[in-house]
This record gives sequence, structure tokens and C-alpha cells, in this order.
Amino acid sequence: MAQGMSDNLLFLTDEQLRRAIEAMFFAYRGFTADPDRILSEMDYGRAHHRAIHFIHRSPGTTVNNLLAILGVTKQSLNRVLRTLVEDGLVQSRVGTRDRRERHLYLTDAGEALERKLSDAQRTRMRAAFREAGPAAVTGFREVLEHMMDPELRRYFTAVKEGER
Amino acid sequence: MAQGMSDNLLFLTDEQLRRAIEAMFFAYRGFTADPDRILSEMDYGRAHHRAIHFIHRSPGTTVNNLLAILGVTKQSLNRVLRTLVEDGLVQSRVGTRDRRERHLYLTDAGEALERKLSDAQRTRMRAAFREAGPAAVTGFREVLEHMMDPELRRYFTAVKEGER
DNA sequence: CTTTGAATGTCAACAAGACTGACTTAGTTT
DNA sequence: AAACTAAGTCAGTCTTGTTGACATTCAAAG
Repeated sequence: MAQGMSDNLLFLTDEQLRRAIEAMFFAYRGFTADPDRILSEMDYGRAHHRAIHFIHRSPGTTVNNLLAILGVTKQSLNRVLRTLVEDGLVQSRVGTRDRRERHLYLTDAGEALERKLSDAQRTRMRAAFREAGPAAVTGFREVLEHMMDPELRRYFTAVKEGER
Repeated sequence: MAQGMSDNLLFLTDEQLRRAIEAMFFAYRGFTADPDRILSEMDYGRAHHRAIHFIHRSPGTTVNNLLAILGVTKQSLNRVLRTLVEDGLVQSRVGTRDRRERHLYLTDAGEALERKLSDAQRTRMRAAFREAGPAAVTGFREVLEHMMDPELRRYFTAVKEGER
């Protein structure tokens, strides 16, 4: 069945697409399960995870940058950032060029948590990749990229280029 | 780079996995964006979408079944179900074999909304599949399946077999 | 140089939707 | 008759999103 399907895209029925949608739903649940467990033990949620992830990825990023990426209101993000700063996981430095801006950095403790969370997530992803096989991995990433909103995709691929 | 990566899984660095994680995050956002827009216009949320999806998929399913699949508490599901029944999108029938159970069905209006929501989602997914190419689709589904929690994966594949 | 307007971030209050825990009602099983 | 099960409800909490009002800072126009 998978064979016939990939031979010709016109054979993708609504029902097959519906199943792919469901797979996405279940897979995302698995994808977040491990970090969620770690986070709930320390009274954090996914919002904290997301903030930590993107501050790790782009140290010194401003609150406004983060807002654009996360797609939430600044008030919502601020609550999360405040607890992270209070708990000593994130450091907020006043901008030198523009003192209205706050530049965000992970402290050593913040980096440690980031590593713990992404380790858990990577372990599952690595296992899934191994079981699915090398060819599947490329296809997986290919489809994911095309499923993003165009502007987020630009942002995403921008980092890819930058990392080379 | 994608080539070298798929040649040997051992070359998957932590950083590449981290990027895959981020891709999953952005892609899921895109994946839910279209239904979210439709839902918010009618004062529903993702919770309603999920209930509608699984009742459509398994008409006559009981509340308990739904709880197991969705992984929420009955109080949480009940709130959603109540509004859907009140609004005439879902019908709840007392079980014939066991009259404690309530079997759930979509009304015509419910089916109409389901179709509207999944149409939006399918359109995006179909586009992503087309752009990524046939080979990518198989890999995509392969990886997703392996990323699920084992019990949900059993449930997921059970339907696959049943549909043949 | 001052005033005005825009950008950035913070505080407060509220809503949706998840959670736990205790309880009721109805039906089934032992 | 007693124990268990399915569903639903009530009350209270937490996370994470929302709006609205406000303080600070900067830049540009008068």
C-alpha cells in the first residue's frame, strides 16, 4: 500500500490524508511527552520549554524577536520569562545600542535544563530515525519543511544556511 | 548535507536532531493553523476539533474510548462534549447492550464541520506532499509512526489493518 | 532642545482548557 | 444485596493564552 501510494501522488485519497493527519497528531503527542514529564516535575510547562529552546538557539535575542517566533503576545511570554529569570535560568540584559531592548541569555543552570530537555527529545527522535531508516529521515524533514507557514519556513531555513 | 546525513545515521549530530525537533515544532504550528482559524470564528477550540475528528473516525464510540485516545480527563472532555451536543453537532445515544454507555455520533451539521476542518488540513498536507515528492511521503509517515508512544501506535496501526 | 510619536517591555485582570478530588446516578455483575 | 463500572457534575486549581493600561526609552519633527 505504501508502495502504490508513493508511486503516484494522485492515489492519495482523502482517507489516506486523514490518516496522515492523525499520525501527525499522535506523533506530536509522543514528541512532547518526555519533556512534558520533566517540566511538570519542576512546575514548568511547554511555554517555558519553548522559550528556553529559542534562547539557547539564538543567545542575545530580544523579547520582540522571541514573540515573532513563538507567535504569542508579549504579555504571555513575559510571564514565562519572569519566572525563568527569577529562578536564575535566564538572564535579561539591557541593550547597549537601544536600551529599550532586553537581550536574553541562558545561565549555566538554564543551559543545563535545555540540555536535559533536548536530550530526552533527541533520544526519542534518534530512535524513531533509526527504526524508520535513513531514507525516511530525509523525507520526513522534507515534508515538515513544506508544512510550515512560509514566513516561519524562511526563518527556519535561514538558520540552516547560517550554520554551514 | 541531506545526502551525507541519510547515507549513515551515525552522522546525525545533536545539532541536526535539534533542528529536526524545531522543524517538528514549526510544522505542527502550520498543521493546526488552518483549523484553528475556522474554529476560533465559532468559539470552538482544538479540544472540539479533536473530539469531532475521533467521533467521525469511529462513529458510535463511547465516552470512555474517547478518553483513552485523547488522553484527557473526563471532566475536560465532558465540557467539550456538552457544548457540541447542545449545539447539535454531536448526538449521544444510550447504549443498547450496556445502557450505562453513551455512544457518540456526528449529526449532519457535525459531519459538515468535520469536513470543513479536515478539508483545510488536507489541503495543506496535500500541498506539502506534492512539493516534497512521493518518496518523502513514505518516509514522513514512517518516522511519525515510530515517534508515537507504543500504545497509541498500536491503536493507530490497528485502524490501518482494519481498513484494508 | 523640546515635544511628540513609536517601540519595547511590564503589570493587572480575565478566559479557555487542562487538571485533581469528591460525589451522584444509573446500570451491571457477582 | 453488595460491589463495581460508566457517565456526568460540582468545586477548585494551574498553565497559558488573551486585552487593556502604563512606564521607559528612543528617534524624529518642530
